[in-house]
Amino acid sequence: MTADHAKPRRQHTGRRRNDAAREAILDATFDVLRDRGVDGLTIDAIAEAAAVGRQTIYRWWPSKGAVIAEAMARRARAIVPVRDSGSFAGDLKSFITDSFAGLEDEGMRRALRQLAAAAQRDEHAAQVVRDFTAQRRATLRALFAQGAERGDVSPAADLGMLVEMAYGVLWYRTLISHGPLDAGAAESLTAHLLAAARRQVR
Amino acid sequence: MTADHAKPRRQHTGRRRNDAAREAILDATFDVLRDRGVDGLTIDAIAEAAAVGRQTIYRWWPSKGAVIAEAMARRARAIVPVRDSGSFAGDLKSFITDSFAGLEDEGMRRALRQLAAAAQRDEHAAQVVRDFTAQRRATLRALFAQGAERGDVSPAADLGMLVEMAYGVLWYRTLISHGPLDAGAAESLTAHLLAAARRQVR
Amino acid sequence: MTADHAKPRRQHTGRRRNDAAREAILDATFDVLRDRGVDGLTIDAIAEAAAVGRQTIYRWWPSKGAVIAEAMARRARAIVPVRDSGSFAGDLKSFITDSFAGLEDEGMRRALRQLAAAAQRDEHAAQVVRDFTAQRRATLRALFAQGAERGDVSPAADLGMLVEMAYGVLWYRTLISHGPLDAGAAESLTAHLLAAARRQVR
Amino acid sequence: MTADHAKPRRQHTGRRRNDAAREAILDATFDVLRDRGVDGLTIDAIAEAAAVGRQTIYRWWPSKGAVIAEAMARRARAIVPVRDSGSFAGDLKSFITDSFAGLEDEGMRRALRQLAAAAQRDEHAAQVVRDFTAQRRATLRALFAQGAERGDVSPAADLGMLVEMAYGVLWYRTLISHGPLDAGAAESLTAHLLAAARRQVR
DNA sequence: AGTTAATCGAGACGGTACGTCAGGTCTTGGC
DNA sequence: GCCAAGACCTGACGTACCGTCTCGATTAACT
Repeated sequence: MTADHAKPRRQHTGRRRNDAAREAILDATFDVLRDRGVDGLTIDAIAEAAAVGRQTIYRWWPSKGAVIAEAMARRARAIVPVRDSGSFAGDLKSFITDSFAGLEDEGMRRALRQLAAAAQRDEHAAQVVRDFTAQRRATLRALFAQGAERGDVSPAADLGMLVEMAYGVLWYRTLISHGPLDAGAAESLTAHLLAAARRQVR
Repeated sequence: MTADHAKPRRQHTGRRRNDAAREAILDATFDVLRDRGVDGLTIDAIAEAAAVGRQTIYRWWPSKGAVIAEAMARRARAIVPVRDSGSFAGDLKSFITDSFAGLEDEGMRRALRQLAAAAQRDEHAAQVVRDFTAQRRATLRALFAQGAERGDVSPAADLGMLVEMAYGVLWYRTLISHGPLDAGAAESLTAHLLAAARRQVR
Repeated sequence: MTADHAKPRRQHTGRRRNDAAREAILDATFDVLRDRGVDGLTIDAIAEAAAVGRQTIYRWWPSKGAVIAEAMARRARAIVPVRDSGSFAGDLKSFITDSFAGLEDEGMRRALRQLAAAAQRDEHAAQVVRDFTAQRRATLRALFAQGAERGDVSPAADLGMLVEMAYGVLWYRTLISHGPLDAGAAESLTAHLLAAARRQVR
Repeated sequence: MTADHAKPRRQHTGRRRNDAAREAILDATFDVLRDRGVDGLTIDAIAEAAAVGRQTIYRWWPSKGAVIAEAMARRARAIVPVRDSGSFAGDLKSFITDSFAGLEDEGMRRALRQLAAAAQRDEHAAQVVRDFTAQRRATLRALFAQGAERGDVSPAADLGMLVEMAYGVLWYRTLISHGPLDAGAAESLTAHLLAAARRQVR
């Protein structure tokens, strides 16, 4: 007698979608991604970690990349708000420092790398990455625009370029150079961005 | 009789390594990568496109990523030399414009994206990417150092950060935002970098 | 507006078992079995053809084989009565001819083959087959016993064996050799059975 | 260190088909069929029992039924030779007794039932069953023809029917009635067949 | 000149993951 | 309580690639 009856971990919801299963899948995806990397991220592994049938994953997501993307987007939600420190320099520094801080965990960086990799081959993941990063860029761009109103950013400055110089460093260090994203890096980047914004050369 | 015997496209080299086969593999890898993306890039596909046995690939490269990396490095060789225009601003602009120009072909960008994706999961590809980009950074850093000697770059400037701001934009636009890498973008980036380098704010 | 709302083909019976649903299931089972063979005979297919929920099938039958068996038994009911022609030879010939005639439809033969196949793997179907064939054997055996009383069957004859020689041919031709089960075959079999019954050798 | 290197159970044959693998698959199929029945006979189970990759099975057989059929045919080979006892009655009795004896093992009967079931749904298995049984029928028919020459079988007898009466009993008892196939049954069947063959009634 | 040795194209092999399909269980909401 | 509907977990299916192995051929280097 194996006394295996203590199994109903999750409530069945009958003919309606089980949202608990959905969340379990997304959580499991993130966990597997962080702990085992992308090679260990098989649909089977997700299904097993989420205690879910494989079909349940295929029923709701069109591809593995879509699951990864949604799992990641779920974690990145509500991070890096714009803070009002009274000065443009302060606001920018806070924003960049906070953005970097969100990646201080190696697991998070690893997951982000996998997401970027997935986006190169999976259209669904690519869409999520596109939307997510566009929204982040818009936020930072608004901050620069605010700086322009205050006179801290030259009217001749290319705000889009400034934004991509900032996020470029963040992603480049995450994906390519594996350079640090600590407070010092944030400070240095902020200083150079301020200089770049202030005076447009020629 | 099917007269199919007119097949020996490539000379057999006996017990010595057949360099023609090696090149066929690298060419085929790049072609498949560009034309079919990373999902179509199977060892079988490379072998078939190169008219080569699979074992011949495994004999000379430790992993698929290594093949991709070498195929890519082969194409990127000898691009973006440092030109001496007489002024730091001119040199920087040339460097960045040339760097961007190397990616004006969509096929090249696609291949680069696949390389970056491969580097996230394949140690051999990662190593090649690491080495290649480190070398590029060193080149650009030397250019900034030369600018510092001329007084165009502030002694307080963080040269490493400036370098990554430049390459960050290049990779960010390639991998994430898919923004343009044309002459206008190069000019804007150059201008902002010059400003960032010239005056270190606090 | 697709005007698809005109769907209630069948009356809902509320909390009492809906016998119309039961019959729809059995009919659908037989139809699917005959038309699409056993590979097309999925529970889903039956449910869809009967316009019934899957659960309704599982509520009333323990297995697919049980449904098949009941669907078949329903069709085979009240066939092949014993006729009294006045002579044993005439009675036997009628019985065999009628038995064969019940299988002149290819759909019926196909369904019977599927039933036999189901009985090899499903205990419920096996039970139905066992009961049904035992009843048929008993009927034929009674006919032989009657022949023994009349002196047309030797007292030394093995009635059980004679019965299985008859049904053996019927099933063997249905399942294995696909030989004809027409009037000529019935006549030949009858003649040989009469000879076999009349004189027990040694 | 797991010392797992003692693995090469079977010799690799390179680019040529490995006949040892083929035989291992057929053996494993028969074993699984006999031991676990048809529900346990999955391709995975065969592959695992044969220590073979699933693809190796799919490479050489078009369907599961084809594997079953070949595995069975392999076992049934060279059984039931025609023996020359000097008399037709003796030869027939030997043949039937030997045929029955080949099924005295319950595992063999079970496997045969599964083969018959497979033949109802799989064209490849059906073909093998058709060929195999046709060959057996031809052998027995030749025996009856020889009896006709000796005068033990009436010229008016329907040899084909006699053959199917014999094999009908064998298969009917195996598939349907599960009656005994022992020496007594063989003797009874032989006696009735002799009577049926000797005198054609009417 | 004959032998040895390494490469090559080819393709079978033991595996792993894929995405699909069917089975049998469960719950909802309507009747 | 019965019913249609459909989500759920499970597990087999057949396919695609992986990386390894062996073959027979070809040629270069060594005897």
